[in-house]
Amino acid sequence: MKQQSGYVLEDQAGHLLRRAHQRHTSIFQSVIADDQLTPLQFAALMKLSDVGETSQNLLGRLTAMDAATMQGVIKRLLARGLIDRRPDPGDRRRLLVTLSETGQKFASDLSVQGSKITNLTLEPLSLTERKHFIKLLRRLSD
Amino acid sequence: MKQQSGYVLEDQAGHLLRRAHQRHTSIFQSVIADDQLTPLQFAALMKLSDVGETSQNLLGRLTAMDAATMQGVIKRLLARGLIDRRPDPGDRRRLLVTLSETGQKFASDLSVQGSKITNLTLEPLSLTERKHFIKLLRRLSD
DNA sequence: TCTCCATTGTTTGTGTACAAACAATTATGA
DNA sequence: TCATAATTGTTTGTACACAAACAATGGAGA
Repeated sequence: MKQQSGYVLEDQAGHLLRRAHQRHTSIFQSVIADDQLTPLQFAALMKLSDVGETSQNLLGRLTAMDAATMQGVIKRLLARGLIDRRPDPGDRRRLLVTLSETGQKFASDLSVQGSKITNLTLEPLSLTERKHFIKLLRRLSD
Repeated sequence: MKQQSGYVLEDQAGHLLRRAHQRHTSIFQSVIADDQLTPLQFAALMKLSDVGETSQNLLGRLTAMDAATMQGVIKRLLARGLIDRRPDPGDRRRLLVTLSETGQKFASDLSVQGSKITNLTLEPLSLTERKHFIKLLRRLSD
């Protein structure tokens, strides 16, 4: 017998956020030519290009990744030669990361595609709706 | 030297969706007493309570999980005795899953907490904003 | 019927996500 | 100064997320 729970999965914020994020991820990988590069690696590169040399932990805070996740992302970017890493001479706990030369070229090419991805993600909405949506979404992200 | 990329991570839909989803997940586990139960397991239970016995694959479509992910979720719910599984007599490819008796009690207790989670997730918004946000979000989820 | 194609479920491999525990180092306050 | 706390990065373990390959089964049309 079917239950009358009143709880409709399709109306729940969490479920919709998850599905919208899934859709975005799928758009991401259809736009990004490099099928090795993931959204988090992309975010780390863009942020590094923005702030220059930083510690892993700080980069993690700037991109909303915890230390364990950051460590994995850094490891893969290092393996591809897109970033460099060195110990912080002033604080021996820290490891400083920067874009490598390859990584810099890579990142500047990528920023164009990044905007395209955002546009495609928001495509179902009108321009006014997009602005409104982003504004509301930001308040649900803090 | 700092780059002038014009690409601001904090303004991108994908990054905001990811962060909003992170925040929701954290709310989820603070509300749900059972710290074994995950959002996907919860969704599967709620959906099963809604539609009754279904195949794994169909349940996956109804909850937006692919077959591989569904398989893992099913395995863990089976291990906890929250669902039952049997072969479909009419189609030997299929496995049919249902809520067990324990799972039914569990699910009806949980639906109350589900609504609380949605409310907390949307708490930063006014009631009008919530409705608007959900409407826009749904259009970005299809 | 018989071949071809689609569907169902599993497995493997890679990459998030995060809690928890840990070692090394730095900061703080009595 | 010295004990204590906080920070940084790594490792381990569990759980999504999904692509790709696979075996078993079912369906559809020539």
